[in-house]
Amino acid sequence: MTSLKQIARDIGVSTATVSNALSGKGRVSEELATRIRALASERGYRPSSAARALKTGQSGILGLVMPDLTNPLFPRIAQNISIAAESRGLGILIADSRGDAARQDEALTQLVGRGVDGIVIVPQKGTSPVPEGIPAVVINTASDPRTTVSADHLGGGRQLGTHIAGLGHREVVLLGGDAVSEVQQDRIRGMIEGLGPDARHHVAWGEAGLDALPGLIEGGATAVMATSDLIALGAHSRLSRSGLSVPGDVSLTGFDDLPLATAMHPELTTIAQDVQTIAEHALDVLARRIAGHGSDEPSLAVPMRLVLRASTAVPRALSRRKETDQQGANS
Amino acid sequence: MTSLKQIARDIGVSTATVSNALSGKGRVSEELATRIRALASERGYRPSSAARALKTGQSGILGLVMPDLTNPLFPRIAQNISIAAESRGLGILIADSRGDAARQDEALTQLVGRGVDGIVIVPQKGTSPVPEGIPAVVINTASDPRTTVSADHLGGGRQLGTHIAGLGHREVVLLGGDAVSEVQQDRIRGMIEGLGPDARHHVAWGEAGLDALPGLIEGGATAVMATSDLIALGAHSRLSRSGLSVPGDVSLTGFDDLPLATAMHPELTTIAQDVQTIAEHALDVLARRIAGHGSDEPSLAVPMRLVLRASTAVPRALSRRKETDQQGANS
DNA sequence: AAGCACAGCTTAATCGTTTCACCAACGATG
DNA sequence: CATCGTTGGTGAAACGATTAAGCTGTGCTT
Repeated sequence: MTSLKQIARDIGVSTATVSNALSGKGRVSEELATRIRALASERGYRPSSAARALKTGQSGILGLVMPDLTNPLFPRIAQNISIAAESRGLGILIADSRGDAARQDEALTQLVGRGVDGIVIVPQKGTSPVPEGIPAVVINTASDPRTTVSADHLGGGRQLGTHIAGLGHREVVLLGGDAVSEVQQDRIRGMIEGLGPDARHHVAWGEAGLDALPGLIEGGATAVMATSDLIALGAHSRLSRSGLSVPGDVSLTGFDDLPLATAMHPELTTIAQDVQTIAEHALDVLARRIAGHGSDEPSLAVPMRLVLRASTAVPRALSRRKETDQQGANS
Repeated sequence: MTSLKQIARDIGVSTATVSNALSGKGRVSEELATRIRALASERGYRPSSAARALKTGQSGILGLVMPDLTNPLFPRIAQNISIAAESRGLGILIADSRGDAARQDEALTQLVGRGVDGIVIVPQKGTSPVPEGIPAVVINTASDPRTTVSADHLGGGRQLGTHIAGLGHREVVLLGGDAVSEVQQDRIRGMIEGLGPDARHHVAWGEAGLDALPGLIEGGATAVMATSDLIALGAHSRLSRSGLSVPGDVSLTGFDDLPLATAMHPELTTIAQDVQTIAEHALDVLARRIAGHGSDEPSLAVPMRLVLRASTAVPRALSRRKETDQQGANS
């Protein structure tokens, strides 16, 4: 490894001058500066990040704590955080807390110990960890008081609810995966708001919820709204096993717009997060906090985008009535 | 931040003694050592990783270069690498090369610049980057000469092929996503080997391949083998749109055992990678290379595991004949 | 009593950078 | 000609940990 000192010796100047020439900070004659830069790039000089970190107290590395990388949504967040960080010249040290709340704290102290400048946390379901003594931002859901930025899960649910209600559905099953997750709770609350007071709804959770599905449809429900695309896929399976078609007999919606949403048949109506905006904003705030400002930013809820595909339709009862009306009009 | 120096001053000894007491290396009386440890933990002392890295030349951080985090398989690898690293006291700095080969090299030099001790690369399709001057391991596929460890994609394909041929299928469609990917090529080659010489096969790629599917079934094919679960899901949609049922009319297999494999109906017969073993082995080799040994390890192909579910069955023609036989025997 | 081994601690150098204070030289100014 | 401002540079002290080498004092041997 080439160091500043070697370059300085070979050119015959002091290390301070070399440092100044390369960083453009002090006062160095243009001629000498170019000579130094030339030699540096010729030697393939890379400043030691350790030494720089030691001196400046900034490592240029952020920590990212993820609840579970295997959940298909989180990698998208990770990727966008990583892109946003790169464009700011920062690196990302990941720590996967693997669904375990205790390990989450451990990951946090680990990252601090490694000298990261700040931390981005996507908290474990139901937790809200407090990283002490280090700038941090939280990406969760708007109803978490500690959250810094999030998708507007509530609003997303509302959009879907309005869409379904607008099609004419009056009895709807809301299908969640995990009642502990605040995110899913928010999504469901949003759906209920969006459906409005005229529609009845049943909330069902997890595997038991899937099992209850055919019965609820039998009882008159005409739409199923899932809190994630994966759950929607599971629901689709259960429905077609019971001989029910989507969207003919039942309308179906998902959440997150995962790749599988377009691989299914029918393609799934769902809601997409603007992960990029979320990542950008998270890093903006974090950068400000590292710089010492902005500890009192308001939390931001980034709007979600309704993606209309083929899995939702007017309920059969209504569409039949419409056909009848038309026949009546035509005859 | 508490430093060694402060602890040393407060106890009234030299920094060397504190360092020795905490690391257990030099000679310190047991009584003094415990006193030092007590104060250190009381103050919440965390050694500066920057200073340590500067002095020792080791950062304790590995770089991980991923082709695309949104591909559902890679996060599983990332997670397992991260777990394996943690158990070795190492951190993981991720760099997503976002499907771009140029950015992959950039990511590599970025990581080196950040002072990582070694690098794990999952290469971009069709590339085999050579990180220079730094220990590295490659996770790709066994037929890549540079690979250090991989799932045995060939053997996995072979297992699936044998399974399908064993059920009695004699005309099979092999459905790939991307002909450039060496991994997918290996999977398909394996499938062909496993099917054996008695079965005919058609290889089809991408969206066009999906479109050709109904025609091929019409032409007599009784099974579809996809190079990934996601593609299998897409195939399932196309088939059911054409009124073909799985596994009644057509048997279907996937690859990777993603979460969606059990959310589908019927649940998908597929092949699972032993990602954990792959990650462990990759880190073992990397650790040895960092220590200066083991640059000539043989490349290891970790066996894959066949996961039998409900999407494969005896072809209709055969099962009918069997029924007829039985009827004949009974009468 | 002199010498020796060893436990227990200290001194000081070192890793590679950054940065502040200082200095020499030189042309311009009053 | 003494003074001043500017330009282009140097010296040296940090940052926090590690570690080889050295320095004491004690107890033991011969």
